[in-house]
Amino acid sequence: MRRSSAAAPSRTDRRRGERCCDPAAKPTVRTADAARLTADFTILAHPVRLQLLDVLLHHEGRVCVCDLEAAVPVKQPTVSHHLRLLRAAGLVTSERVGLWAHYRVRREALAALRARIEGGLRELG
Amino acid sequence: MRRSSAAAPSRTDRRRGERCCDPAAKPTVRTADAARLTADFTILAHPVRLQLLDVLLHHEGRVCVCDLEAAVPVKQPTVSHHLRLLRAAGLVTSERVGLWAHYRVRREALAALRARIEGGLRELG
DNA sequence: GCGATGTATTGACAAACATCAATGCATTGT
DNA sequence: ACAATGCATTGATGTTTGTCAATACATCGC
Repeated sequence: MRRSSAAAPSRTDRRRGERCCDPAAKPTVRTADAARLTADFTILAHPVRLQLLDVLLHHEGRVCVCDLEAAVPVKQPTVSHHLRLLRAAGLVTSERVGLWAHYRVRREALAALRARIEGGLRELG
Repeated sequence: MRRSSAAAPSRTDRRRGERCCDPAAKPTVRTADAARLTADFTILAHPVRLQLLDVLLHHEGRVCVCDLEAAVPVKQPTVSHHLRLLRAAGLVTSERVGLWAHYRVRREALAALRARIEGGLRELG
């Protein structure tokens, strides 16, 4: 199915070996921001972590690990593992009370995370 | 440091072996939603994918792979790999034009993704 | 046909991640 | 002191993910 010829230079609108499109190689200011945004998305990209945050948020106060464990489908060491990640991300804090560790959400940090993500989504939308 | 005794049952506000806190074991309606949200966060949780989407968005029309490759710090097979993931997620489409593959963003899909994420963040915030 | 070009796929590898049993560490009640 | 309890950490294991060289595929110009 080839046209015998015409004004059109070829079936494509570009010559070979030539930069196609325009120099889209946008240095993308976002090269640095992308890293932070990626980290923000990553910490939320796990169902157990989402559920842990959810339980903590719906419980205003402190929640001990044994209760968190009851709320997610993984064993205690894994709960501690994810709590450690959330703590490293600054999203939760823990406080020991006797035998128990009471976790609580850092709402300010979560709000900041949310703001960064919504900002990023705005550029992507 | 022990109080000789008093109304306070112990240094903690709970007895051992007993369910601590209240039955926080919230079945969390979100067990199913968490999976979808997790997938949404995951597809965005990579700097290369974010940059690819960014370039595609700032170029309204179609962008060929060679230009996308110039915009990110990975080689062509890796670009194709991430484009495949984005296509599987429904976020981009591709169309062959001669030798080139023109990618374009599916703004509706991206808007839906954004809506789901913002909905999820609202519950988390 | 041929050689060149743009893209997709394959296969191999490494690094990151998720999970849990076992163990260690504090703390508490006896 | 001791035994029991709640949580953190370690270590091992399997899975997933990211990356690229090599290759295959398709299309173009000749």
